[in-house]
Amino acid sequence: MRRKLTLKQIAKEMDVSIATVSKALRDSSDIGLETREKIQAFAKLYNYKPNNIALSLKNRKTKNIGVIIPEIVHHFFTTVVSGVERVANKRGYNVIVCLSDESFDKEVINMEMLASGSIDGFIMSLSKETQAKKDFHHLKEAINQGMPLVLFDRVAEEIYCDKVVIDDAQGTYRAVNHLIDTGCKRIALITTVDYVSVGKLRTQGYLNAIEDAGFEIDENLIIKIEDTEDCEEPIRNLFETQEFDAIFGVNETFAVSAMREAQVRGLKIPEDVSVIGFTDGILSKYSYPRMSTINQHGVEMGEKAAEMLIDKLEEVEEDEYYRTEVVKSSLTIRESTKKIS
Amino acid sequence: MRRKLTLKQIAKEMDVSIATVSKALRDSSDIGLETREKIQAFAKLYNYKPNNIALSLKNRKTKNIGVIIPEIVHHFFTTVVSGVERVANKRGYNVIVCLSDESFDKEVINMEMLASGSIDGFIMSLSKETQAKKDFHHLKEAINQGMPLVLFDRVAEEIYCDKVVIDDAQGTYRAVNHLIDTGCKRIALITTVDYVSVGKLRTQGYLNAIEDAGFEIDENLIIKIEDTEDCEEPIRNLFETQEFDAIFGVNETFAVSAMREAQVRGLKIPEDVSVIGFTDGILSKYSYPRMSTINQHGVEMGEKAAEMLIDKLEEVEEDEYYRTEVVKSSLTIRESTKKIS
DNA sequence: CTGAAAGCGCTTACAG
DNA sequence: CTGAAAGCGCTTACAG
Repeated sequence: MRRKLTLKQIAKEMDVSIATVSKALRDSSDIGLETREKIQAFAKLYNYKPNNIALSLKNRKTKNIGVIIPEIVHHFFTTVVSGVERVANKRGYNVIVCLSDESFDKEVINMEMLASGSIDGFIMSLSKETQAKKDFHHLKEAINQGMPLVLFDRVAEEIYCDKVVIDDAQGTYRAVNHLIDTGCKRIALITTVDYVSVGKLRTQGYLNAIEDAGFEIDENLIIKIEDTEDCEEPIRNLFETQEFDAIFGVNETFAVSAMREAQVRGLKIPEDVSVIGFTDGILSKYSYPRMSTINQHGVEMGEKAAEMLIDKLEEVEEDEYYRTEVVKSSLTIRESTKKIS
Repeated sequence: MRRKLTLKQIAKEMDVSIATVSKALRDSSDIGLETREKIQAFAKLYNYKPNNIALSLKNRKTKNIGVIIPEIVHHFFTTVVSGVERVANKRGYNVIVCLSDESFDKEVINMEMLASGSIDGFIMSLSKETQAKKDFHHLKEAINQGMPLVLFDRVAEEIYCDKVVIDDAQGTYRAVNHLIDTGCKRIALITTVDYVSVGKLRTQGYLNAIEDAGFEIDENLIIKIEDTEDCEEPIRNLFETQEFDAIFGVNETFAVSAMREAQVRGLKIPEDVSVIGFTDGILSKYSYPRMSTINQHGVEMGEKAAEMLIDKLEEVEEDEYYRTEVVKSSLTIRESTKKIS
């Protein structure tokens, strides 16, 4: 087992000083051409790679960016991560992904861990628990320490930082309108509890669309689900007790579970019930029939978040100006909704 | 913007030496109790956190483990990552996730980047391109430098290191047997090209099961797909040209695409065709009907890989002994296969 | 043209 | 009981 090569060893080997080696490798004109070339050849031969840790300590920057997401086993978040990766790698940054597991405590711990030297800035989406508690001291702390932060999707107004969100309310509004345009009259909504920021906004979009169409809002057609894992029961109950001809799900799981329940009951999609979901996921693409969706553009959100963060990291003069970028959702009409007649 | 607090600042503030502060904070009995308490109180008050980078440089270990996976937008890999996270966090390690995007070059670059100081060891699954090329110099290089490596799922015999795999051949064997037990006679196989290690093994399991049952192997029932994204066409072709009563898919996409094609053709699942897939994914759980699968236990694989890696990192004397852990797959019978009569 | 020195933030063996 | 010194691997302003 050969230890990693260091400048010191090269210096000794070639009988020059460490400083000379360092400069030669950065091709500084300080050093005589001959020496430079000799040293570079040697380094190449033995495959010298500078130690990142030492560089980080010296430069006070790590070229790492930290991403904290609530769950990795969740298609939307992974698309965002892959967007972040793409631009980060292009711009010379590494990505460190940590999971909060929807837990406030894990979110705090991970942030502290990363903040103490491992990264130059954060990209994150709040855990459910954090949104419920509305305790953001850890975020403010990071910002105070001069650690740039970009929040995406599940954001909080109380935090002053760059943000990337999608047009949750508008996107939903358009989707519900599409249902109405295809002749649906009674549209059920399966949504989350209100403290989840995106759930609340999507609910709002639904309400606006229904009202603007001149329909009445029927509270019985709206169900709010606490735990995504336990959505089957309330959905079954909705089918049992209510009459409707369309369903809007604020996320993929809700929408696809609704499709299944309809099929179990022998209902035809979209003839008997139309279904549309807010998602960018894989379930909708592979479902049968293929589900119409409002596309969340996770990759694009990730790319945008990474651009914003790296811009901030690299800008010369800090401005205290924060932007909120709104990514526009788009309707993907597949087979679970009717054609416009 | 307050910069992060350092030992130096505390030392100055309290008019003692840096060494004293350092020891006091580690609660060394070297330092007088009174001084110790005063310093600790001060540090706590100003929320001092040691700089990880400096610690890493000093200790020559980072307490980070690097995970390189081919794709993050792939449910199996994310379950593995979440297993790794779980035990890593428990044992005081951070996880850095990088993506190879199924590309050899990106795999090499990411490894080099991580290997130069950012992490103490690797957990990875090979990219398709790497498996096709059979070029493993980057892995050997890492091992040579004394960087422990655990390979999972897509492994290579040529590399001497710890490995975590699933019983691909056996699991498939059992699944195919299950199909046979439920009365299926002509079982089609949708698999990958042979250089993907797991695809090859699963194909082998299929062949063994068919032969052991005394059936004849019909090459026309076996299709090998190069690119997962483009599986629809060959699958359609299979349905058009061949007769069969069951399908085995070596991954979720293949299996679920087969289910869809069957449904489009008005075939009943499982009455007309049974379908089973090798996967641990989310598509099968939410498909309609729910798909029977061979469970890959990704979380468990991740946990095991992390345990092996951290054990190796923390063992006092290095032994040059490598283990291969085989995680046992399990059949999850849902609705896409018939009952045993 | 080359190298000694200081420093990034920390720890620890050693001297006093 | 406290602190100066050396060192982890690197860079850079400065002296020669």
